[in-house]
Amino acid sequence: MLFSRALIPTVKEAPGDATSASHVFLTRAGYVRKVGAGIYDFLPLGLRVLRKVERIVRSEMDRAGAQEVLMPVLLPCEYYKETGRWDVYGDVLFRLKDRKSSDYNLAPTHEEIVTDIARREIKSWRDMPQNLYQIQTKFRDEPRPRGGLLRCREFIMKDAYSFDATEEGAKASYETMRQAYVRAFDRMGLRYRMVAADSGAIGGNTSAEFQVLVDSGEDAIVACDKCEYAANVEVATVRAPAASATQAGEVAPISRLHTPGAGAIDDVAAVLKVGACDMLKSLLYVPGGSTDVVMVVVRGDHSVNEIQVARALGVAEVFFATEADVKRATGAAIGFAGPVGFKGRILVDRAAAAVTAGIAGANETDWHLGNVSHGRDYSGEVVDVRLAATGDACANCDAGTLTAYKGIEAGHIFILGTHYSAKMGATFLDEAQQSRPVIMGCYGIGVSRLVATAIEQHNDADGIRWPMSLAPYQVHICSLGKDAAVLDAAKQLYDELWALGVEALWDDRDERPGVKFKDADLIGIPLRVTIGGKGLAAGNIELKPRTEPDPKKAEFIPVASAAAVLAARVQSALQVG
RNA sequence: CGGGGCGUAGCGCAGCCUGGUAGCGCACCUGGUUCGGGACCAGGGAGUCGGAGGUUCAAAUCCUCUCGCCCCGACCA
Repeated sequence: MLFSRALIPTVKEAPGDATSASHVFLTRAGYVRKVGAGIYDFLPLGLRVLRKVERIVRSEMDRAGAQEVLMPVLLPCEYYKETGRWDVYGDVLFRLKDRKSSDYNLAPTHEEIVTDIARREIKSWRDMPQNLYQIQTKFRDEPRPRGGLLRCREFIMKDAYSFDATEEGAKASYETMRQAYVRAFDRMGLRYRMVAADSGAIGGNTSAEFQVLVDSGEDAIVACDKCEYAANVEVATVRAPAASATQAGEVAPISRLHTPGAGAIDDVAAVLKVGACDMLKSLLYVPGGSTDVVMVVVRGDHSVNEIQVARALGVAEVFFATEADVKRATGAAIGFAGPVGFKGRILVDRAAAAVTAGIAGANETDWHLGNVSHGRDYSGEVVDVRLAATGDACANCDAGTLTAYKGIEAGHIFILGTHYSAKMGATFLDEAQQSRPVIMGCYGIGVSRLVATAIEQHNDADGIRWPMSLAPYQVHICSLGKDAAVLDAAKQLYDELWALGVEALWDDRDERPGVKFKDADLIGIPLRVTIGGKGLAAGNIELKPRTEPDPKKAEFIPVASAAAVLAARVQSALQVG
């Protein structure tokens, strides 16, 4: 492509509302433009990258034996009503009516539709396994779109669905997809981690997320330094603390401590001159569908994992108690709740239960209690309900320690079981002529999100630094000046590169060198070739990888062999493992 | 949905408090000088001040309503 004829509207200033690196650079480098909240145009460069992601994902799905299909985006309401998601999805579902006033929705995902295909076409155990996938636009009216392409209301997703006759078959399908995901993410040149994840309200028993490791990520994960254990903190468990050597009976009796105005853990710790780990943090939650408050006690330096609390209580979700709830339940201001004397259900984290002389709220404003011990001074169900953090002991092995990372969820694989097939009557006859629901799995990759995610991981102050496999073009030629010899050499290299199958962008504009270099860095094509009068007189062109931080450091390559050298560089950069 | 903030030229912003000719930088157009890390000079085009209503002799500015957008929380690819 000739830059002079391309629509690559680079700008110096980012839109004021852009906060993430990917949003800033995608906009500044002319890859995308915002149309509305969470709605974007893909301009030529942006679409080329999107297509690169799609191509990798598609080839790995095909290699894994999945078959591409295309399901509709516009769905009659009956399908979502059939599974109850017409109501469950709530405001996230885009709804509309046709001219006859019938209800429709735009597809946020396609379990219902693919299950409909299965119930019509899969009749026998002999028809399975099957795996159908599509790469297509999804619509979700997100409560809060953000981060440019990171969270959109209209986005591109690859969704695959497996159908098996047996549990073992479903596990095999899941494993096949896991391997395909590993290959795809490797090919995209991303640093990522597959982690154990929450399956959400859908219920499945097995689920893993592919988290791209980025400091700006919204998700928190922990990984063990000794074994393969890695998990989203939502589901991460930690090794149970060793039993305390001190017996409760040896602890001094409860003492009353005056802590005027000090409710927050840090404040109390400062007033009493103790560490947060000697304190008991008591938080109140209201289980979904209930009005009773439940107290959750964790060690002062720990945080409550609300998903684990909900699980321990056997409900779908829990809500943080309101200030009014807290006052009603404890008779004290916020910050002075404690388990001693609390009338209601209490969940105690294992680490908090191991504290033998803790400091807890007294359920009386401005007062705390000292020497509080679980079992002696209060009772409560001992469970694992705290968020794992850096330094915690791994529950999966004896020696490991967990480290926390931030990530962006770019893929999620589930075994769904019979959740949808049972509801929708997708059954088959097994070898014993028994009618049974098919066992499903579902597998998503955020294709458009990956465009932004890759940038979050690969950028510097000047712009994007694409991995070769995702770059919109592979080589960026900057010809300097209007000298005929320079232009001829650039033209020839450009033609040779395309003849060798290398995707080249030639900046043939009549612009000053600085402008071209700045735009090249911003756009982020991995290999930049500079052709100028001086170098050319010596028979050389200059090659600088985008990852080279020193702007003056370039490699000189004889003009005659330039195309071959570049083609070889591109090829080697595309090799994975 | 709770909390906070913003809508003024294509982009980034000032002006609003204290009503009175709508401004700056970038981008764009013309001419000239420049040309290896976002050049300079001269000239020029471009704005229903988000929308509706109100107060006023007079509204970007004050009041009411409304729409849109962004940020912090609960959700997800």
